[in-house]
Amino acid sequence: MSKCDHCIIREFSSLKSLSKDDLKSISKHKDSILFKKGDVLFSEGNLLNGVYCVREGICKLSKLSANGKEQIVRFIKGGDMLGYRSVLSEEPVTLTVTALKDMRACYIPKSEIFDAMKANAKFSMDMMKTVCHDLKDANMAITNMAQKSVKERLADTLIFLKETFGVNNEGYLDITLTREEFSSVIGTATESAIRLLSGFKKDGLIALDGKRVKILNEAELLKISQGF
Amino acid sequence: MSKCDHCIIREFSSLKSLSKDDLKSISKHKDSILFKKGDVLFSEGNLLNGVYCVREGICKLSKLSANGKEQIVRFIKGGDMLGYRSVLSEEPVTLTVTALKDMRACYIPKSEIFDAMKANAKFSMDMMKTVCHDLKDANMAITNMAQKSVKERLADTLIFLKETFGVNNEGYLDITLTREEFSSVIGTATESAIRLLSGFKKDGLIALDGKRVKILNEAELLKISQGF
DNA sequence: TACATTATATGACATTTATCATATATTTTC
DNA sequence: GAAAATATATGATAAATGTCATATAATGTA
Repeated sequence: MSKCDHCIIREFSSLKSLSKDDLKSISKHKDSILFKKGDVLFSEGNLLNGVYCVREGICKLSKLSANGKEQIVRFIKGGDMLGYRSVLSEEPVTLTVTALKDMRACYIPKSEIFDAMKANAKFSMDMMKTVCHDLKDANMAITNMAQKSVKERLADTLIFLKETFGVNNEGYLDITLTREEFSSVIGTATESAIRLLSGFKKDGLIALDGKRVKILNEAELLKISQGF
Repeated sequence: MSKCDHCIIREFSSLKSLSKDDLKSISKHKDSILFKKGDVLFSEGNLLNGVYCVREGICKLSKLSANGKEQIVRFIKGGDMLGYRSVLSEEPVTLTVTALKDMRACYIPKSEIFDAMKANAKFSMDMMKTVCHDLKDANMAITNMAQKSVKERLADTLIFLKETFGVNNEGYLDITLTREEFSSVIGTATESAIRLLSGFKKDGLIALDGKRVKILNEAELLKISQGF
């Protein structure tokens, strides 16, 4: 019995296009791997021989800029695939992936991916769509980065984090970031991120408890993110 | 005799993986189309039924931000394909494409692309690599936008324009942009772009003649773009 | 526990960048 | 070719953001 058969994650990723037989073949080759918060799954320059299918957890994808500062480019959560850009284009990885929560992921060797793509046109197209979708998001990110102020980008990011990772039963964001990571997402100095978060708190838009953030007035944050 | 057979552009794009027969089939369906400088090839929201294979000319890909300002996301030149993201992901276009020079392009209906992808795994992989490459560039652009100053980004852009589009026999960049377009590439106010260009001129890094720009000291510009 | 280390917070100030005003140059249009 | 429209240029000033210094809080570690 194929292990992948029952993996709920399959529903969310390109893998959904694979037939039972395809999955059987893949599942022979993989086991779920655990990563602890802070672990680096792979880093810039590495050569990848497969992709990770993330079942649980959250990680950040970041780039080191020339001046040595980390730039967080995007986040990945359960249901997403990791490393496919490098595998598909057969180039070294250009991003560093670090777990922000404990993670469970399955490793799928690249031969399996290529075989599945050759055999299954639908899977191939789904992979293509995934890349295209990421490219669209990246173009949007360039525009936001270029045209929004730091404050607008922070408001934007807070809403994005809520929509993407949700909140716990107390209403706090399910993802926690250090102030430095916040600054790295929005592209600003750490002190600026701290100041702006404090400002949002003073204005009653968010509540802060250590690294935990609760959004109190999403409507107002949305307005801010749109430049009002 | 297939028209595509002899198109030199084929060597530079994903189309190079297509066989003579594939090309024959495609070339039946297309003719080279002319666009004049300033023409809009397609804009945000349009549904595309094919891609353009650019033979000659340069165009800009831009996005309108919430506040109505144009953001130039990238440039396209002879040998590049246009609109493939939209076609491959079967979603509306998210960028507006405007000719910066007179252009000649061939239109390839999407059915042709899909057929070729099904029939030719190599072509399919090449298309995939094209998207992956663009995604890598976009990630780099996000990092630059987030971490470099406006001055650094301008220096960066000037070098990029020289490398990508080359110079004419007088040494001026082969692409001319308005000051507003410069500001739209680097993400700043038009006045700031003007001031910085004037500054570079005063420092002997570039020469300006109307919209024409000549790079005089590329080494120094490179240093500036890297934060020195 | 106590110490060391790192993260957060905030003030003071410098620098960068945007905005507004205005002048001149260039291009377009008739 | 002249008038109108647009693009470029530059000064003055305001606003945003970064940097440095320092204090406190939180976290890790022997």
